[in-house]
Amino acid sequence: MLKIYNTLARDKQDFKPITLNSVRMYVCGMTVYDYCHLGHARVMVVFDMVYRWLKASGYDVTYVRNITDIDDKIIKRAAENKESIHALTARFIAAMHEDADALGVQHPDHEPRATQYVAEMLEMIAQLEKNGLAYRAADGDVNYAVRKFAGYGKLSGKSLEDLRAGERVDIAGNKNDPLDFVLWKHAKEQEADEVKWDSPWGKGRPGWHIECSAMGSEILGKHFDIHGGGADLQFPHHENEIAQSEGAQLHEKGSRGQYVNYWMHNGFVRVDEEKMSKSLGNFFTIREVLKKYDAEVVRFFILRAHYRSPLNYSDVHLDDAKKALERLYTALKSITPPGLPLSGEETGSPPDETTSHSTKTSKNDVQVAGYDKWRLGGVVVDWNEPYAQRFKTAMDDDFNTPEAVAVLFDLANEVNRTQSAQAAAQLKALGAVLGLLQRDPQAFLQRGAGGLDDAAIGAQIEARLAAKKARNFAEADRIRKELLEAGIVLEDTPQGTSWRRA
RNA sequence: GGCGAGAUAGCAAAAUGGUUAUGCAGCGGAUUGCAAAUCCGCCUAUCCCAGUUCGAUUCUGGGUCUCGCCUCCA
Repeated sequence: MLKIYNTLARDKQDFKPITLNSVRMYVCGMTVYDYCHLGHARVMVVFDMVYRWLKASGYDVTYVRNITDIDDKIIKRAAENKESIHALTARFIAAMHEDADALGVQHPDHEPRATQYVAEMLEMIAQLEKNGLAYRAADGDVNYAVRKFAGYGKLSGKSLEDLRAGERVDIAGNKNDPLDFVLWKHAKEQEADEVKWDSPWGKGRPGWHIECSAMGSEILGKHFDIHGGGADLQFPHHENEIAQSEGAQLHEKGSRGQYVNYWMHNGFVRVDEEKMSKSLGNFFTIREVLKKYDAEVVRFFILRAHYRSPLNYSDVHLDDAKKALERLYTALKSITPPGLPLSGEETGSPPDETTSHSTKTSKNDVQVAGYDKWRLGGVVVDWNEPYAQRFKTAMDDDFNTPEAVAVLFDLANEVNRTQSAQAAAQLKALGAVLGLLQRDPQAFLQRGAGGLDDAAIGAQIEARLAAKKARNFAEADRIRKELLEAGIVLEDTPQGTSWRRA
């Protein structure tokens, strides 16, 4: 049985879906005013892994990952760039999809954008006002009255008293309580029409937290199974989401319904033991890193750590991950798995083939073609086999991917030792569950474009072969050394000489 | 200041009240014309101090240090 660490309970709990055999999951996505960095990569990859494991476990999963496309930082950036909000967000949504695509992240079933759910947000704000939880402040903002919501702080483990005592809580003049947060921001004159919506409280735009409450309940219902996001969203964002979503339900049968059953939070990516973040300026964008490292190496790097642990980024660690992944591909290289449908559409289609994604369209979702190229159909895993059982046990224990990856290495050893095609098939199939190991091993090991092209390498190999035949080993070794200096490693096998990039 | 998470070998990272994690690096052997890859073997560990226990890295208490949230953040 799957156990999930639930932030709400501060403990691992048995996972029991609300509806038999189906899971509804919402993950807080990105605010699109800049390129995604490695921290965003971690959220996308981690919850992609969760999504895949739930599906592999037989659940019918509905996965929602939102896009925040209206917000202070977006408005500011658009003004700086002298471009429209729409142009800015469209650009960075496309960039985000490219990054996600490269990392083998499957397309969520729904990818709602805040600007397209303003009506639902207004509805919810109205309901909150009706329930006595929202009020209009002197400056025209509509705020949430935190102290009126019993249980505020239950997710983050904070009490209103503790928070008030905190030195970092500003006293905002327009709020009844410094901890109250904005539901609806009144329009400022200098702002573009683009960021002004009509509302019963005058022109304005939504606060940040309300979008997730509105989109979550609109698409997944008022009560769903899993809500995820980065650990920094636990407070205040997710705390406020609970206050909004559960607060809005107060009128129903007089009792407050539960919003989400399991809250999941992934750990941070760090640089030199410090959180990677925009404000610290110590971030690496995904595309920056992908110039240097293969995307699957980055994905492997993320998944070999547990999702709740901190993950330190450095070249040394990426180099390490690269070599480790090469070991797995090397094991697959010489073995042809039996004709099982392991990837693509059962036809052994190459991994770079773009398959059309099958997004279930909810009313206003973004769709981007070619997003989903690593989506795999028909993965065949023999779950009764001992390695697969270990893998499953690990994954069922709060998605213990480090342990699951360790099983992959044990399986690789088995493959190398026994040359078993079955074991190789199992390795590839289990890899697919994590979104790994689906490329042609040869292509993976020869990837990159360092200096020599294939033809030049081939010619050198031929020349060396001739030298070897003439028993001119000095010449043969000279050629090999020359190739090595160009980053090409030769491997003589009974089947002939093959090469890979170091 | 309040709240929370964590300290495992050279590096990374799991697990466990007693029995090989795993990967990278290193050492020895097999294999190879020499290599590479692979296989076999080896090395290096559980922050400190108490307590519980036959036995603690694992449980309890204290300490030290690190990190995070309390402001936008994945």
